[in-house]
Amino acid sequence: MATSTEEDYIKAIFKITERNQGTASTNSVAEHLSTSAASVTDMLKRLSEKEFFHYEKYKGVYLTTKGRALATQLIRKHRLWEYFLVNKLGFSWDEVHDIAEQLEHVKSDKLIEKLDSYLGSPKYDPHGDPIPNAEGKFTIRTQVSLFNLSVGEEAIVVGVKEHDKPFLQYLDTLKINIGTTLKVINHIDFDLSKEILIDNDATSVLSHKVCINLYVKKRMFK
Amino acid sequence: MATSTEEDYIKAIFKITERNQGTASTNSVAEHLSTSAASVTDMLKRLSEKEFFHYEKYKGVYLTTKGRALATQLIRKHRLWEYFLVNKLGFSWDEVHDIAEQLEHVKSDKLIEKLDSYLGSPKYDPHGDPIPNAEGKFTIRTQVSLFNLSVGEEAIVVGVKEHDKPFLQYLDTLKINIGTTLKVINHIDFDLSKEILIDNDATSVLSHKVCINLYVKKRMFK
DNA sequence: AAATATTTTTAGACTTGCCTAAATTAATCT
DNA sequence: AGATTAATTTAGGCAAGTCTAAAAATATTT
Repeated sequence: MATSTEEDYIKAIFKITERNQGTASTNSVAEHLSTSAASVTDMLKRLSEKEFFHYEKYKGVYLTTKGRALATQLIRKHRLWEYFLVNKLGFSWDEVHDIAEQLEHVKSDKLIEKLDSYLGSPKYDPHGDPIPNAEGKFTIRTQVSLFNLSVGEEAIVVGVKEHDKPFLQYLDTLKINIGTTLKVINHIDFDLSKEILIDNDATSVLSHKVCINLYVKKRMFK
Repeated sequence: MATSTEEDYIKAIFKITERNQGTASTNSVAEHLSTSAASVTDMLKRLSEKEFFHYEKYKGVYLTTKGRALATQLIRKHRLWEYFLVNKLGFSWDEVHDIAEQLEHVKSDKLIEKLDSYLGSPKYDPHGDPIPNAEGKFTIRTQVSLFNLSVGEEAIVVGVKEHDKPFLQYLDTLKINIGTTLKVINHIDFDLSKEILIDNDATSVLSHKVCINLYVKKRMFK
């Protein structure tokens, strides 16, 4: 059975290799876990014996099938707890990460399966990220960044790229959440910002940075 | 902020001193936590600096106000999670202890207050034990052991003394749970067992040991 | 290809929690 | 009160997980 620390390492390696398509470097793991490179080397040496990942000196690290299974299970737990916190307990989407980070380490397979069915086996968490099923399969969704939409196009928010607290709180003030309808009214070439109609109500100018951090699904017209 | 281990020590000291009205001995703490007396001495010496309890060599240990507040908060968290697991997720009362033992260490005041109101601020957990409120106050209840009832008396189950898994599972097979109505049909002097009518349906003979482990509230007759 | 910069590893040390064995103190018995 | 027993503490050690500083390996630059 893996300790919480081991689980954190495995999740970090998973996330890094998902992005980089390959191996995770000592430094990248250290940065991800806010720890020193020396600690990471130390840990990787000891933990690679438990067969969660392959480690070769100076060559970085990548997960085994066993490690990948654990990582997706952890992501499943994290996202189900986030869903619970928001949809049952009434937390807002910027408050749940740290709590879910703790809850995901609670050990009980039965707990997570009962939680899943209690929640109605949701496919996406409060940030629009897919929740893997018990077998570790993610439900993939077609999505584009809001920045890719042209003037006149309408779309529904399905996710956010950054999970940064201030960003999420800013979206709250704009009344933008998962499911919100956005329509591009205008595109300002000077700074790449866009004027957006939010839920057919108010319009706001969203910066380039905000636009590329909002994932949407284009609305199909009849 | 206290570590999980510290929290376990504080909870243990609280439970021991509640029973014994006074101080907890090194050995009693060691036994409660399934660890060695040497480890406990070690720990008490180091942790007493954090002001959760007073420790004097060879004299045992007792909680400070700060320590007592933490202990009741932990019991509150444990019992609220047990309530959640049974009443929302559908666990049975003999399965929840170990999971709640993990969940009680999750750090977030907001979480526990939101959980409490989501559950409707329950006063008792699935074993009938009182859940302290946010200020640490327990709701005391008048209760007697089933053994104290005389033939002909009727009562409602309000709690169990032992939380032993096999005991709880045995009660399940007898269809006895919190809220079940019991009526004493007969008392067998030879082995101190009692013949009990359960929810006005079946009758079973309950041993002396079972009777003293069942807390009931006498039914008042009109 | 050599020099420099970056990344990674090693070495040595610290804290938390735990252990066993031995020594000490307190409690109980005769 | 002295002897025995039980409880507690000390001493020394171990594993997990962390750190800083220094050494070694790899990458990059010129």
